[in-house]
Amino acid sequence: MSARKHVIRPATLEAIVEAAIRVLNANAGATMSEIAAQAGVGRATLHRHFRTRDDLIGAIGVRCIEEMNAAVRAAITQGQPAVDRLRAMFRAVIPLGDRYSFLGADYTDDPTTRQGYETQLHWAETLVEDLKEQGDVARDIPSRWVVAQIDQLVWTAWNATAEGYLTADDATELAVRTLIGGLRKAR
Amino acid sequence: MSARKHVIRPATLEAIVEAAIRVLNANAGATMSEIAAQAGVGRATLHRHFRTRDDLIGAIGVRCIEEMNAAVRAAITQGQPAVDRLRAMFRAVIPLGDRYSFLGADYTDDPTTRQGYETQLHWAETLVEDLKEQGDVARDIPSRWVVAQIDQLVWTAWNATAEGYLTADDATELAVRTLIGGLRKAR
DNA sequence: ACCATTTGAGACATTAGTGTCTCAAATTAT
DNA sequence: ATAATTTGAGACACTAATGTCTCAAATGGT
Repeated sequence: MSARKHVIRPATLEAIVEAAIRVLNANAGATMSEIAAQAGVGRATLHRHFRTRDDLIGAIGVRCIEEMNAAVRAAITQGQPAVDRLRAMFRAVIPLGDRYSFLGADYTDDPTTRQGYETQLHWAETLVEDLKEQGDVARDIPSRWVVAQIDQLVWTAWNATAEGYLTADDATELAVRTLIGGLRKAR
Repeated sequence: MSARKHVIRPATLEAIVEAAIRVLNANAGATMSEIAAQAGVGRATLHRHFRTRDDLIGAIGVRCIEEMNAAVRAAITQGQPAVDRLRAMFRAVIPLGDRYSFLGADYTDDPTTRQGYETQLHWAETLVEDLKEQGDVARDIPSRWVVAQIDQLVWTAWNATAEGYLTADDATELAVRTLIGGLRKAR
């Protein structure tokens, strides 16, 4: 359709996207200039490949969601007990926290992002259903609550590692424990 | 010092602050015009009493923190078991969620707000210490993790009530249960 | 070494929001 | 009723960011 004149150079694209992720994580309201500067790229180049700011954020949203789904898919194996899948998910996702954290704030209306998010949500709901099946989660607790709790735990775990008072591994273990068993002293 | 010409009318102040809380909660980046419109007040009047946008947000931050601390103080009684204090805190704070939720995003650098926040944090740390003392929380779990968990639970509880799948009372109960005992099926 | 194409730098127009000001109208106190 | 004062509406200047454009320089493929 459109005879677009400029083909983006892989290195340029990589630099832009990585810089944008980095900068937007630090400050969700970051400016196009800041992103261009951090990418070591002219502002015009930025606009050449991502016409608008929304285009850029949309593209990053897609990339992050895909990255996240891929990490989870790679980490779990079919037929595993639900708790192990939960743990594997945490282990895969927590180290990626510093790339995604801005997605919550900068809510994307991009349909592809939204769809990727729906996929995650659906996956989580299935997991919760299995957890209930195996008695790891009580039946009388709304699944939405459980899913929300899992989301929040990822976020808290990321903060904990970012602030340095927990390693990613410890955070993973603590997340699983907190969700299933709570913080009560082992009896 | 400053012979300020205009004295704010109580009704005007109330309208502005309430509208600002409402609007900023819906959209943290809301414009001064939107706030003025929602308050049924001229944009100039807004600027007359809150010179800059930051002044307004700062004032609201102070107000919200104070409101929150007051609610908690009113809800707990000295000498109560720690778990009951935890429950009382949730019960007091969860219904107020819709007023505070924007404070997280719109990070305030205002010193008064920051101080109020420190107070909350300190209170929470004491509570966690007591919870550990009574065996409700295991000693080997970092207190910061517990405090973060409590924060997150307030947020999740607010969402749950906002989305309508839990009443404030049910959310309170579930928050306490989730924190202490986890989601596991009662044995 | 050459050619095609991308890139960087900067100029530019446009937009949106902020904060100031003025004056007529509304409100409040007396 | 009257005087004092706050308010609303709109005009205004200012700023910061977005998005477009052009052209010389750098880059990469052959």
